[in-house]
Amino acid sequence: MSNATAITPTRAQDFPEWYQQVVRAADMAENSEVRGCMVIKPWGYGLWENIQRQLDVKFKETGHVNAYFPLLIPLSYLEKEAQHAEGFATECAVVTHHRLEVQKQPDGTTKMIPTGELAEPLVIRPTSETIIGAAFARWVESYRDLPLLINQWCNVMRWEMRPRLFLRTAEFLWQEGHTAHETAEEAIAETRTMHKVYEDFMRDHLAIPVIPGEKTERERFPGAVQTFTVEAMVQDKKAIQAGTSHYLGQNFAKAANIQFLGRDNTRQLAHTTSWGVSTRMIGTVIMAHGDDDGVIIPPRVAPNQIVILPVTPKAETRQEVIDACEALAKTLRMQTFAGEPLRVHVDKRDLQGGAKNWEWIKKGVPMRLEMGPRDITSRSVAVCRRDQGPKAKEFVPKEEFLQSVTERLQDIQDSLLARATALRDANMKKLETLEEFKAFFAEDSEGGFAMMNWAGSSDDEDTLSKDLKVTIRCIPHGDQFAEEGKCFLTGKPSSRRVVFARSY
RNA sequence: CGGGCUGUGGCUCAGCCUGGUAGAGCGCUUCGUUCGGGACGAAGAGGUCGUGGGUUCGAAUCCCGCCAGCCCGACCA
Repeated sequence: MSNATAITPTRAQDFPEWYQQVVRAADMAENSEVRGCMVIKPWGYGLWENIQRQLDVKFKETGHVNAYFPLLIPLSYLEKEAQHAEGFATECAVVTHHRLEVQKQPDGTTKMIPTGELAEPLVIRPTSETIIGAAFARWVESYRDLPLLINQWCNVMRWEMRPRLFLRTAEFLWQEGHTAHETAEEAIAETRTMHKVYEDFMRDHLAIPVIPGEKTERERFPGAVQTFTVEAMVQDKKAIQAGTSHYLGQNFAKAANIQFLGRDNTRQLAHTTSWGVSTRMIGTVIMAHGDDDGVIIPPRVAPNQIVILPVTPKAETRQEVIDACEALAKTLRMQTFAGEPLRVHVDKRDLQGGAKNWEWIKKGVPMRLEMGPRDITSRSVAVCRRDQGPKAKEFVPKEEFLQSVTERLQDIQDSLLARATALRDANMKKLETLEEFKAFFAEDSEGGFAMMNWAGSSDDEDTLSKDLKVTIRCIPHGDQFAEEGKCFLTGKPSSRRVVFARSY
């Protein structure tokens, strides 16, 4: 084929269109007939399953247990916390009826008419603070019942105006942790612990460096006292919020009446937290690592880390080659990578070799192995890495490969992180003046993360957001951001830089 | 919810202005030749042209209503 790249357009030509084409080419998800709701296909769901399993281990390690709460929330629950209610009002799907009446039409078709109107409408959960809060209120009586450390894996629904596969869908999968504590200090510590879990997971599992920090009041979760975020940069230099952890103070405890009898025999309100990451992380992985040939999935979370492609030039040696591939796969599966058995697939489909090869390139499988009659004779395998060019191929003696396979996978994992880190660092700039700032985010400029001394108000943020489509992604933690200076907008003294960027 | 655009086989689209009853490329199936490789040839499957109504001898094509989707705003994990 004459195509230089598997994906058209390239990232440089049209990034949003590239993203859509990549998702399709990788066969990860598709739009469904229900607007805004996606069908997650096996390759995309396999990635989610790995993310889910690995994160779940970290949640358990930090003392949490899983539970499940209802999909439907009484409307009145949402009304209990004013800011929360306001924040989610415009994106709630509402269930108003509980049965259908079947009507036969004269033309022979059937119509289903909603009847049985509910006395109180039910909202499909956009998030579960309120209904979990109601449960917590029943469960907590004494300080001895605290802390309560619960997580749930589920779907939620937010009626988004403009859906995009994985990045913003009306229904999405996520986990939401909800905890209740005796003191503010404990709750804040929990919030920070989970914030750190997300940061580590993004870096070590998804090979994406993030900037951890706190959200400004304007960007805060509705009803939260503090919101912590991990912000990633993807290849069009925009920011994407990859996970959030909220300290909710006593706001939701008050709304749901989560009270306990304290050590001093007085009734007190609990301090609660919530934290979540969603299938949006899949979109983040695609945009952070993908290239003009498709997705590149970090080995730790890849549904298959290795795909073996049997090279079968002659019918008479086909079975022998396939047997050899199966044997190799079996040997590989006995090894572990990052604590999990190697995920190896032998692609035995009777298709043209080139077509098969490109399919796995587009899907982003980290490592492809080719094995044919010549390799059997020479006791070697041909190794192709997805972080290298599509034609790059190394012939390695089989024994040597078996010895080094996990190192090679780790090397791919590391190279992806290094690449993403280099991209981020090259596009993070310390600027001083409004002019520089405007130039940085001008239509024809590259953009990126602007680190600015800031002392403005929420209204000032609003103005910048409207004029330049730029928001404060976070007030970062970390010493490198502590710096005395003057706010670039107001000129007031400022002791810390914040991160501005365009965002998803 | 405002402004613009579009709905034709699985996908991308042509045809519509100047009505006459459906096309291309890719994909798919079969056969053959190739093949350490996203190859080539031949044959073939697949469409109530978003939907309802109107004009007409005749509508993918003209007119009206409705529905859906896309893009640009407001909102967002």
